[in-house]
Amino acid sequence: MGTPTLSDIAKRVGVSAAAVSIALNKGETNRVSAKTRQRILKVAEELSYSPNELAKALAEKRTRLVGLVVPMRDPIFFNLFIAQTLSGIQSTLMRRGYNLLVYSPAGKNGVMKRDKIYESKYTDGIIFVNTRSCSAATVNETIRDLQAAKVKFSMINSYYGRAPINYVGVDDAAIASAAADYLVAKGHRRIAFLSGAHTLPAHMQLVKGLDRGLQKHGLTLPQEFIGCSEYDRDGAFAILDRWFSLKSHRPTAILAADDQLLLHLYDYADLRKISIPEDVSVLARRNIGIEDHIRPRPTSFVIPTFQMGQLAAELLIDTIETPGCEPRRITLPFELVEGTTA
Amino acid sequence: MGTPTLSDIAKRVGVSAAAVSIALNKGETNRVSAKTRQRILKVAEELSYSPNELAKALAEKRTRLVGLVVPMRDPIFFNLFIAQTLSGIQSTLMRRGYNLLVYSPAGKNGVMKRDKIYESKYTDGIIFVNTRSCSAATVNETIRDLQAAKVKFSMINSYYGRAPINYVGVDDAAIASAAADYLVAKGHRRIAFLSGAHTLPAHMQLVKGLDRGLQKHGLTLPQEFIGCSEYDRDGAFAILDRWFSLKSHRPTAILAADDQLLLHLYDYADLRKISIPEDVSVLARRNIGIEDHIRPRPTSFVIPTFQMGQLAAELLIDTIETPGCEPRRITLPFELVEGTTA
DNA sequence: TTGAAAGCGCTAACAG
DNA sequence: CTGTTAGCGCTTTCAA
Repeated sequence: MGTPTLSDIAKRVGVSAAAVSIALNKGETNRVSAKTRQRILKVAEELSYSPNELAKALAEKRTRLVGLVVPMRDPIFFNLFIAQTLSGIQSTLMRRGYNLLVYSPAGKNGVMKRDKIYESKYTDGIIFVNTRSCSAATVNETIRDLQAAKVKFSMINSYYGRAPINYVGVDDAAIASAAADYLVAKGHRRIAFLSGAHTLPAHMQLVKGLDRGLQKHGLTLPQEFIGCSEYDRDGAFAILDRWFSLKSHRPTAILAADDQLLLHLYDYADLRKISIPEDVSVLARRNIGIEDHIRPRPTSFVIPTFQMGQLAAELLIDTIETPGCEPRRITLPFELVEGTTA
Repeated sequence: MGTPTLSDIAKRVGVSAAAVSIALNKGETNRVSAKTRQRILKVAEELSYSPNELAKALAEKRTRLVGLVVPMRDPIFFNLFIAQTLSGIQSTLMRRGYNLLVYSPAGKNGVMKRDKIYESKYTDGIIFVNTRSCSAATVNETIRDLQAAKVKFSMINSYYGRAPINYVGVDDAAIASAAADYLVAKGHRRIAFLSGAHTLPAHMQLVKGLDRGLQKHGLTLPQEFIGCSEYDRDGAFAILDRWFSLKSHRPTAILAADDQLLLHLYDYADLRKISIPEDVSVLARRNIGIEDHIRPRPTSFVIPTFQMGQLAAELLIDTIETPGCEPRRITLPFELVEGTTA
């Protein structure tokens, strides 16, 4: 015989499985006579019974599992941004008694067949983390799919649409605008933007915000000062070479769209013997790195990724547990962390 | 009505649910007449049916889920070592069609009630990652619990016992011994060991290996040259202060037991204006950091954490899928990566 | 060959 | 108040 079940206990005691279930789960409620209860508990102990959570979940229609979908080609845990978000999610799940089911992107060519994921009923809901492989179009598609599948979900990052969904993000336009204010106040007039890919919602917001911020001060963001590296190191170097070849017309300050771009920029400066901030000022939009051992310490607008994960999980679980709960949208504030680069 | 089920389709078509199940899952086998099959497929499509994985798992007694247990107080994803291990696990799971269930440590005071986890039948097996909160005693206890609960599992790190289990790790004694060889060859005679906690299996192996390695060259590892910081920055600084106060008797080389200790050592050197390797040589046992932007580049024995995760998952899935599969133990080789610190 | 009945282990809704 | 019957949605057996 395999692991003991409720009815194994029931037989031994001479009652029905249901009675055992009640005695074991419903605590001290007087649903089962005290003596029956005692005998059940005793036998359960003897057999070292432990419930089959799967059967439980099927009967209760509730798994206490939250699914995680992160569209990425590479293993997701390498990415510090995601790691921090996951930590936040995890901390909330822990507190509220849920576990995390990390869906592996299935299918060939790195693109996953997400429909199955949404619809497979292992989880009570899904947290969807948009990454740099998500364009505005795919984000909308994702939302449509999730809603069509009637899956409860909350989304992190990169959604600037108007659909009423659970969402946690930052206002990238505001970040870039603040960056413009900051740099202009420091006397910069030629400011460039080193970014990843022009299809990214974050990129578009940042450009918008930076442009508006500069205009406020009577400046402009010329097209040639927007550089998209496609997250390729050589791509970033090519852009920087172009900018620095402008001699006296080169940018005096660069805004880096994220951590990776910042590192590429540092590498470039290292290679070309460019000093920061003597030769060029650098301002970064980045997330909190626990082990911030990069030098020079970057002046940055920091995105609270840990908190984003926490809140996304809270929103989702509220939706799961509270019947008529309305979806909520949270825009988190960013923080200026002064370093030595601007 | 909620999401469509097998019997919804069955009713519409006028057959039994079982027939639908067969038609949908068993492909072209001639279990269902071709025309019935066509009608079933058509209706399933219309209702945009998708199977309830939970019910499926209950019936099949198999979830294609692998559980992950990492005993840690802090959120696990912050830790680069764990992140890399997870990435490795994830890559194997992806390839073999499994998903990852990350168990949140439950219970108060950070210590979790693991029995429930092992026995809850959500997963087909468990990967247990030992961390620096695991002593030799708790590791043994873990193994005992897992075996008692008849849970299939594989373990990563820190097990130096003899029980036949799925295990992936490195030979820490060999690493320390190689470190001794390396440093002695460079002319060092006073070598100190900066470690975390003396209860850790890894610590004990490293001390053993270092000691033997030094003895081979007619040297010794004096007790006062073994420093345990308890992973506390101040603790590490105190140890280093003590060593450096020895003046001409101070160590000329330090072996750091892991990444964090290395960083504390770097911070200390920074603070006290000590140059590496001019004033003291440094050798580290560490894992592959994807973003290795720390300077100076450390001379290190590198542990292949990604691969450890991959292999642990392979072992587990083999055990799950192959009935009489014997447990296997894998000791991975480490690699010397030359930096500028020794 | 094709279909329906009998569970997987549990809990929510019932009847005594 | 106490304890049982009737499913949750699926698959594997077994009878036709």
